[in-house]
Formats: sequence, structure tokens, C-alpha cells
Amino acid sequence: MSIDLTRRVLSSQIDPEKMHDTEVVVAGWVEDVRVVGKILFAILRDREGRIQITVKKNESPKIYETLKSIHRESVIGVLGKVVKSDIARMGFEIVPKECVVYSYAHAPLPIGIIDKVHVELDTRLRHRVLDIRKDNVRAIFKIKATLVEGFRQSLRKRGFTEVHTSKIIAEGTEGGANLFEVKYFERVAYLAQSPQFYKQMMVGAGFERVYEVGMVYRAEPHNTTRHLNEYLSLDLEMGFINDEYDVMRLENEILIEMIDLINDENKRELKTLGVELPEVPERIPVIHFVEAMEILGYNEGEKLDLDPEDEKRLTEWSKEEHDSEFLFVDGYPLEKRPPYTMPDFERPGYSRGFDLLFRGMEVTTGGQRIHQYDLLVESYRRRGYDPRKFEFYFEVFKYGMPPHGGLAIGAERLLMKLLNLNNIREAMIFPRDRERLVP
RNA sequence: GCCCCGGUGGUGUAGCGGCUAUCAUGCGGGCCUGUCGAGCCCGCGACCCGGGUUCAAAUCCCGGCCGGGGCGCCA
Repeated sequence: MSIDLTRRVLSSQIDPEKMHDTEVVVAGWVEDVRVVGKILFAILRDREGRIQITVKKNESPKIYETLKSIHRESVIGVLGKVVKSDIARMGFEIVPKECVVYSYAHAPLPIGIIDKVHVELDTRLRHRVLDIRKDNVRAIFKIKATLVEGFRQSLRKRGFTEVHTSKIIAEGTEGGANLFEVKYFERVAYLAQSPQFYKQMMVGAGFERVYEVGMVYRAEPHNTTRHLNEYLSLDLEMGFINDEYDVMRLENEILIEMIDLINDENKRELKTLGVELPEVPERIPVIHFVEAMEILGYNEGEKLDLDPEDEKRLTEWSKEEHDSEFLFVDGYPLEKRPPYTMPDFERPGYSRGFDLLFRGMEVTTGGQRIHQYDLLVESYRRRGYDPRKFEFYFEVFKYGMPPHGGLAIGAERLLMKLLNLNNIREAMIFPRDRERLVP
């Protein structure tokens, strides 16, 4: 006895009006079995939703016994008739003719899928596959997929080429402090903390505009709700810009499009999560670092960077003053930015580097980059790096490099803030942090 | 790297020196022909590890491991 799974229909494809009394194949996970005397109801879950299988003992004693005996989350296939029904909440139910158990789930489950008890994040992450069976958890990753898709669509449309650069590297963009070491045959290599060098090199290689969607690695032993040791970086780099404002404007536009796409494609998931996405203003406000210091009430030069509390206060200010939950802060002090950052020659000590703050968190770092060979080499030297180690990177600057700039969006940070998640680990299928390496 | 807090059945918890360690969920069994947070009855199942204090430790102390949060740093 077998069931032809090529005939399988999904829960969402069953229209009780049109399909009443027709035979269908359905398959999925048995979320729950409710035995009510000589009748039982099995709730079957597939990727789209749920279907109720109704079995009467006197009509199908074998299927009744089978479904009564299996544990929750077992995988079954059912050949049965669609029966339109007013009593069933879904408007229909399946009365089975045949039922195959493909996989018997063990009991008890390490975490409940539909239990009404709270489960700690740590426990959920240890049993992530079961955790992701919950609609609200899967919704996060459906939305993440759209977020990335939106990034790709928006950039491709604007003449950007997707590139895939190596994650195994010889030298970090800013030295080796937060790099993971890997054994590379007889040498030491590192995991890339950013595709920064390579995407700039690709601008100079003639693509002019490139983007990359890829994992990056930070060996920081931090333990917070907003840090991961491996995260998805949405990177882009564009040539022939006037200044960093061109990059900020681009980000503004693509953010609008990314959020539009999610609103279009993930209505159900947003509803499941009870989330309404924020409005991205046509013009996200931009303030200079010096202005930020004034708003926060610091004296000039008192601080060279913003701490998490400052960032929270600044986005609160932006919400009040400009009705925007997004805020660009431009012109960070040069010494706090990486050595490839273009200095602001009109304001000595400051750079053309910016951050995008969203709901109290840094979600993007970007800026105009140095494109002049001598200036770049000097900048690295002044920071104490040995320019000889970066020759592979400097080469493109020696042989014709357009003025350019770019940015990197932390995908999980953006997603976390968009969906009001409490912990960035929730935005990663299998997060890597200080202790977690499995699953 | 630093600071604060925590670890009790599969899961989430109560208990915070002394009664058979609480409750929910789950799991097993029973009853029920319309359940959909099903209901009712019976049962099963736990004090992170090591050392110490004490007549007595889940409870107090020390160390370890693990977890949660914050800072630094960053996306």
C-alpha cells in the first residue's frame, strides 16, 4: 500500500467549494491527535498550513488505530476525500481512505511545538529544527529570505553585479585582532571579517557596482543580544560617486524597496508575528557626528564614538524631530573609522564615514573610501600596519581607481529590529556565539 | 576581557536549612461520535558537577561547567 506523493496537494490548495467529495493526497507532520471516543481528529501540518483528518472508528478501524498510536510530529501521507464541513474550523476535513506513516516521531519531544508552555531561547536553539516547525519562528526566516531577495533585486536593477569573494583570507581589513584563524595547509589563514577589500577591488576591476551577500566572521568574545560571531553581511560598493551622500541615498532607496517587497510577499508571516513594518522616509534624516554630540549634550571632542545608549537616544530624537525611526550619522571621527575611510578635508579630524541607526541600533556602516593610492598607503602606515602585507589590495589603486564608496548592512540586526526580536540569535537559523557551535 | 544574575521531571516553574519536592505542560493507561488551548479519572518522570559547613543541604560557602543580561568592540 502506497500513496503517490506526486499527487500531493498543500493545505492552502484545498478549496472546499470546488473540491468537495474529490480524492486528494495530503502529507505532512502530525501536529496533534485529539481522540474523542470513537472519532479522532489528526491535525496535519505542511509548509503552508494545517489540514484536519477526521477518522471514525467504525468506518476506518485500521487508520483509527494507527493515528491513535503514533506520536506527535510523526510524518504521514493520506489519501482521502475532501469533505466540506461547517463544524470543522477550516471549512473542510479529509476523510481518509489510506494512510501511510513515513516516520515515527519519538516521544516526548525535547520541546513542544504546540504546547502551551514557554521554552527558553537556549533550549529552542539546541533543538532548532523542532523550534522552526513553529509558524512564528519559520515566519522570521521566510521574511529574512525576502529581505535578502529585496536587496538583490534593488541592486541588480541599478546595474550592480553580484560577486562572491573568498572567505578565507591572508590578512584582515584592520589587522588580526578579531579574526578567526584557520589552518591552511602549512600556513595560517583567517576567516574574512568583511568582504571590504575584495568588493573595492571589484569596483576597480571594472564592474563599477558590486554587491555581495555572504557570511562574515568576528572573533570577538562578546556576549550580547546584538552580536554574533558569524553573521550575514549585505555588502555593496559603487564607483563614480561624488561623496558618501550618494551611498546614503542609495541605501535609503533600497531600504524602501526591501520593506515594500516584504509587505508584498510576507503578509501572512507579518500577521503571524503581529508585526507592522516601519515606514522608511523618502529622505532619511542625516546629521553630522558633531551635531549628534550637540543633541546628546556632549562637548566637542568629549567623545569619539557613540555608545549603545547614545544610539538609542539619537533614534528617539530622530523619531521626535523627524518622525523617522532611521537616522544617518555622518562624519565620524577619522581615527575611529577603518583606514580605507575617506577623510573629510573640509573638517580635519572627521571622516566621510557614516552609520545608519535604526531603533537604537547600528544596522549599517558605510562611507566614501579613499581611492588615491598614496593617501591609502599612508593611511595604513599611519595606523601602524605594514603596507607590504596589503599590496594585493593596493594594486588596484595604483592602476586606476574611481572615486567610490559602499556600505554593509548587518542582515540579522536589520531583521531583528524590523521584527522587534529581543535577541539577534532569533534572526539566525543556527547562531554562532561565544559558546554555541552546535547545531 | 570585565561586571551582575541564574541552573529543580522532556519543557516551563514553585520551594530558598528539616513533612512523601509544588503546579502546568508532556508522556503512558482509561472514559467519551465533533474535537479545534478539548474535557474528566489514574499513573510516570527532576534538585548541573565536585568539594566544604551542618545532627540535617535543592536550599548556605568555594571551585568548575553551562545559561541569561549589560559593558567594551562592532554590523
